[in-house]
Amino acid sequence: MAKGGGLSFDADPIRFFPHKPIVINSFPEDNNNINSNFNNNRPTFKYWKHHHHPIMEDHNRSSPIQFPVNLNFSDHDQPDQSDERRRVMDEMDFFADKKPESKIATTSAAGTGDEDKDDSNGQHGHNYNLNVNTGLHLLTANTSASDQSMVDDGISPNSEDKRAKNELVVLQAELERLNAENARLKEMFNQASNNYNTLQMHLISFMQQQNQDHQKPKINEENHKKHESHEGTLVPRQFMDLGLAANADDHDCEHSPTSSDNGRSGDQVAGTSPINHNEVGSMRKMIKSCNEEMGVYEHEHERRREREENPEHGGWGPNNKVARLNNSSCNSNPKDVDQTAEATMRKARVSVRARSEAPMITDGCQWRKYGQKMAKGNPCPRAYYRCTMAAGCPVRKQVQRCAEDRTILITTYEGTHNHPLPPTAMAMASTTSSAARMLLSGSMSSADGLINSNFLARTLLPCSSSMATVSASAPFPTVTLDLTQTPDALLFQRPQNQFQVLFPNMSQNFGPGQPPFLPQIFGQALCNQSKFSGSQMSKDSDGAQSGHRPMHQGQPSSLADSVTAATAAITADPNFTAALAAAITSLIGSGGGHPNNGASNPPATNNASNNNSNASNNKLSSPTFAGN
DNA sequence: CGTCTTTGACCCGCGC
DNA sequence: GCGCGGGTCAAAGACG
Repeated sequence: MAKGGGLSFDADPIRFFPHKPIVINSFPEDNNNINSNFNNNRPTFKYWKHHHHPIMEDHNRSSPIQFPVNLNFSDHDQPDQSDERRRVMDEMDFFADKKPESKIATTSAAGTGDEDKDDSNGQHGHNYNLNVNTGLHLLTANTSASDQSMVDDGISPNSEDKRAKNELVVLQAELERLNAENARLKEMFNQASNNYNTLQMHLISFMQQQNQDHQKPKINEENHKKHESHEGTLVPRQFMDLGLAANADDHDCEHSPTSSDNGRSGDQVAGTSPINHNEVGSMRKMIKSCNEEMGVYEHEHERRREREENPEHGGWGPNNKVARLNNSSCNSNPKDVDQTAEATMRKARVSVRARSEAPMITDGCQWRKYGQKMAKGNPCPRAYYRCTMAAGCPVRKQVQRCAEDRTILITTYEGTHNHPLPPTAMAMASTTSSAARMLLSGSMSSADGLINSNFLARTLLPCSSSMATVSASAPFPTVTLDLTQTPDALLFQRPQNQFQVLFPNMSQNFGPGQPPFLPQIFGQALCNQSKFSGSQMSKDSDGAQSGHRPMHQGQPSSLADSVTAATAAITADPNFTAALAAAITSLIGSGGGHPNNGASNPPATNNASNNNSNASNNKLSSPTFAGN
């Protein structure tokens, strides 16, 4: 990816600091006086060494003054000896070249009022026969460029001195530049630190909130009931579809080919993640009761019975024909209710934008392309994929390149898997599901359908570089996870009526040090940002192929665990971006409680196995886009 | 030969 | 009612 986000300036600071402690450590020097910085200047040192007197080697910084200064003044207490004077003269000439050291010299050396006068007048030793004095005064004056220029004008016929002073000027300019840069870096570091601290606080608060939420599921259930009854029929159905349709499958589709797996999955979920279990249970009740309240459930049940009698009438999506696939796996369960209801409902979607030259983001699922169309306003065709990991899986996705920037691949997910997922697909699935649920729950509390608050925002707002954009505008409410741009760019591009959640900019360098539960959704997107991924994909293929069983081993057993792990990852992983990604996905997965994914958290054993499962699906990895 | 992709045709919803 | 666009189907072809 020529335009990989890693090259952006925004991304660098975040990763920059952890990797460059030396830079950070250098900041204190910024607080020192100019001389200290000056001394750190390598060119300066060269110069110094070049002219350095042996004696000065020992005293150049701490006490350059000690010896020569007072000896220069014949009219003062110290005895003048010709040898010493000559020596001092040499020293003083040398001093003149090394203005940075002169401050100290000035304070200790200037003993008499006459000298002070001279200094103030800037005469620089014209009143003395000895060059020594000149040097002394230069030392006292050397902190300003103007004084230097005076020196140049007045007394340095010596070309070498001139050259040296020119260098000084240059070095001072360089010094100023470095100081400015140091200040900037310091500011950036502070900002990064603040962001880190804020993230930690959000993680903690999120944990606490989650604990509270799960301590009173019934209250929430009732609240949701009330709320949704006021909001109308839209929300519950969407909610059900995106968040719990699969769960409904688990629960009700006992006769489907995948029912056994699903049931096992559900059990394991319950065993490993009580939080998710509670969530799912309460939400299931909530939805059911909502439907009953609205009289939808029975109505849909009748329609479902009709569909059972006549399989030609479908359930998934507006197009009834589509439903034939779904009916094959699960004809007689409330999911059909939801699915049929969707015919008149808007359907939430989750869109992932990532820079990739690959034709499709590898998300761990197996997809079959079933169509391709030219969409209006975009020269690139839109490809339609259906999940083929289980018969009748309602999940579809659309893949299309961005018209404005064809390096950006837009993948839009719709629906919820009705089957267990391999670990490589779990993060994406749970993320999309959670994001959709987040969107819908947000729409419940906002009249205009925009998200006013959600845990992503609360948790991740301060750390950014990529974003999630929530738009409830027609035709479908959509959550867009944008992994391609800096926040600034998005802020300018996005309509203001969209809620934005900041995400860490994705790094392409998910190294071995990354947390084991590092999110596939981001990792994959990033892996695809790189020009290629074939080797990685093949590497992971084993894990993918083994993948149809529920993956719960090694997962954090609770939300708290995952959050803690995420926090630990942030603190431990030098790659701050990767750590953030881990935290985010961990949160998303935990918060989402994706019913079919088993535990929401990606398993701890799931590192480096993002791009996988499609080894057996290579063809899908290279759909032909006429527009590409 | 089975699987997958391609692609024209069809269906549906929506706006005018 | 009509046209447009999105979404899907399914026959045909490609591929291994």
